Amino acid sequence: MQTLSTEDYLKAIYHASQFTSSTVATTSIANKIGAKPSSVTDMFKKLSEQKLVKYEKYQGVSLTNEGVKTALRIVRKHRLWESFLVSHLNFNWDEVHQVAEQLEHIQSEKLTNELERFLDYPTHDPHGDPIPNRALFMKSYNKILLTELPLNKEAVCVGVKDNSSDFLRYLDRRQIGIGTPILVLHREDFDQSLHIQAGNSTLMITQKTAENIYIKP
Amino acid sequence: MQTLSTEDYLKAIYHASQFTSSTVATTSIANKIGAKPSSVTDMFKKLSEQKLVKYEKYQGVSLTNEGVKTALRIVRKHRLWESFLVSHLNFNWDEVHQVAEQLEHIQSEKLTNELERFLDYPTHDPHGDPIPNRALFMKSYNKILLTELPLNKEAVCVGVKDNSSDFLRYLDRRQIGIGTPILVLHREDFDQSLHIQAGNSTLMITQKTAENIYIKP
DNA sequence: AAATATTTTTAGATTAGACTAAATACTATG
DNA sequence: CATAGTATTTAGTCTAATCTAAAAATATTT
Ligand SMILES: [Mn+2]
Ligand SMILES: [Mn+2]
Ligand SMILES: [Mn+2]
Ligand SMILES: [Mn+2]
Repeated sequence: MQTLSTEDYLKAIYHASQFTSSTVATTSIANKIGAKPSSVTDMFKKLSEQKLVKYEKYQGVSLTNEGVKTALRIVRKHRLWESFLVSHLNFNWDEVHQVAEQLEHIQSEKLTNELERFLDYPTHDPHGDPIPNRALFMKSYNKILLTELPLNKEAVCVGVKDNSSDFLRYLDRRQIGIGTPILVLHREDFDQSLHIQAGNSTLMITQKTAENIYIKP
Repeated sequence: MQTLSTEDYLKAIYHASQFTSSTVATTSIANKIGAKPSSVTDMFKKLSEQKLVKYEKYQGVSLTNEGVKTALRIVRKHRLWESFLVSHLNFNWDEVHQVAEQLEHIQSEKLTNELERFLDYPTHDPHGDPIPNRALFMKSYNKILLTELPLNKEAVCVGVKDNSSDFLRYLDRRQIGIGTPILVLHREDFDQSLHIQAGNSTLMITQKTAENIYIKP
């Protein structure tokens, strides 16, 4: 049985390792968790004793199979709760993260599985991220960043890379959300900004915005 | 902002003070919480510093107004979650307590209030206990114990005093639940056992059972 | 009211999780 | 490849929440 804190570390390591093929560095976790590197080192040792990570001094960590499973169980709960908050409790997609951060630690298999059933086995959360099923398996779309979409090729927004409230509310104002059809009309060579058609409206977005939107062609 | 542990103490003090007019004793909380009396003394001091309880050495504690409010906010969440688990997630009334014990600590006013709306403003939890509304006000039935019901007077089960899984499942087997109509047919003077009509069936229950069932005449 | 029993508090220790400051190991640059 | 710079670890401290053992206060019984 894990504590709330070890669970957050495992999840952070899991997410960090999605973006690197090698091991996860101490400072990268320190930044994610909001703790000092020395605290992270301590935790790496604890997790290593529990065989949830492989840790060698100065070499960072990687999750063991058991560590991945534990992390996925948290991710599963996190995304199911986010889905619930949006679909039944009138939360907007930019408000759910902080609450799901707490709810993900509730220990009850029955609760998790019944919640999943109640939501009718959702496959993706409100941000387009895949939800691990009971067997911890998840199928992610073959998504690419909007920056990589060729001109005049039809695509649909299926997710966001930046989950910050600021970015999500910005997208709300631009009327871009999961499922919005997107077409790139023009790419400005000078600064890589894009003229796009999103739904019914035409608008301009910066490169920074484009590289935080996932689409499926 | 309270910690999980201080919240559990406040709730325990709140519940204990429902059964006594004087202050709440150290050992009674120690038993409820499952901690040693020395730990409880420590906590009493902490809560006293935060002005959530009035504490005098060797004299037990009583909640301040602020302490009562904090306790009621936890009770509100606990009972709303219990209701949700039973009404939407297929939990039986004997399974909800342990999970609600965790869920009651989730910090989000919006979550609590939206959950309440989603459940359509329930006034009582699955055990018949009243749910404080947003203003922390609750109206409890004018209930009495089944031991006090006169012979042949119509009544309805509205709650239970013992919330243990054992007792609740025992009632399930006897087909007694919240809302079940009850009539006392005969009271055995020898051991105070009762012959009752519960719903359609006639059955015998012990005094101990009867003094854990609340009814409204 | 004294003696005894029970309850409560104090003193001192432990553990998890965090921190700061200092030491050590890697890495990148010249 | 030496050295400066960065990342990481170690050493020592702190706080919250717990514990045990012993002391002190209160309650009960003779
Ligand atoms: Mn979390
Ligand atoms: Mn999400
Ligand atoms: Mn609790
Ligand atoms: Mn209840």
